[in-house]
Amino acid sequence: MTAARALPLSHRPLTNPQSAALAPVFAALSDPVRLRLFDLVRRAGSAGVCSCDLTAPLERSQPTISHHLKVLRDAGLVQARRDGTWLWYSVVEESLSSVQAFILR
Amino acid sequence: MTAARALPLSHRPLTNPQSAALAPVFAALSDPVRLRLFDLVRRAGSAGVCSCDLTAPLERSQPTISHHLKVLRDAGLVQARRDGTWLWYSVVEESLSSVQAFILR
DNA sequence: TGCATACTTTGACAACCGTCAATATACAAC
DNA sequence: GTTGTATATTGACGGTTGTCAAAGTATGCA
Repeated sequence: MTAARALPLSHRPLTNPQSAALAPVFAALSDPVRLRLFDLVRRAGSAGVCSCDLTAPLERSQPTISHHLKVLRDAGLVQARRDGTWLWYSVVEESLSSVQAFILR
Repeated sequence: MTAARALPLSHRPLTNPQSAALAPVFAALSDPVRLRLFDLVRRAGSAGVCSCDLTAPLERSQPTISHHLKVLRDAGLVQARRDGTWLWYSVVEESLSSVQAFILR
């Protein structure tokens, strides 16, 4: 007996362009520090979280956190809004929809 | 206005062990060839697909496909069953549940 | 035993990654 | 402008990754 699925398999195999677009999103989430980073940003909701509050809990240097935030930004998972010297990070809503679509594909 | 969510955020931040366990699954799916590979295996259903039928569509050498299949196996995403000289690959059902849980977290 | 087929392992290579110290940039207050 | 704080960029380091050719292992068959 096959396992139950919420949706039927899509008709066509994943194309080369589709996989090329999807892989960077998975890659952005393939590091433990970035996973926790993304989780912390998401928990902050629409208000966002100051980048300065992300360094201590992740036990990495400030440049390392900055680097990881850039990876998440480049993948379209988070966005930054400047407020004076501070940068407030928040998740890009629906940014995980491509991952969700792949799971349910 | 915040975006609608199917579920509320979980109470506690992602822990270090949790992220360490989840990251390899994302890493296994972070390569375009492996994404298409996983997709092809999944489409084969419970019957599985012979590894020999996966080399041509992905335009990679046979050792490279073997390598990628091992990465997917090590991540617990697919499994192999031997039948004579052939190996039949099929997806491990529920293997994406940790990814799904993270998305809905 | 020998041969053929299916797959894995090894070794090599360039490219990429996570990390930090040092340095640079941006902004605010004075 | 100067000084201070917040964040980004650069450069370097060891470690990992995707790839293939070559060689090795496993199974089936004559």
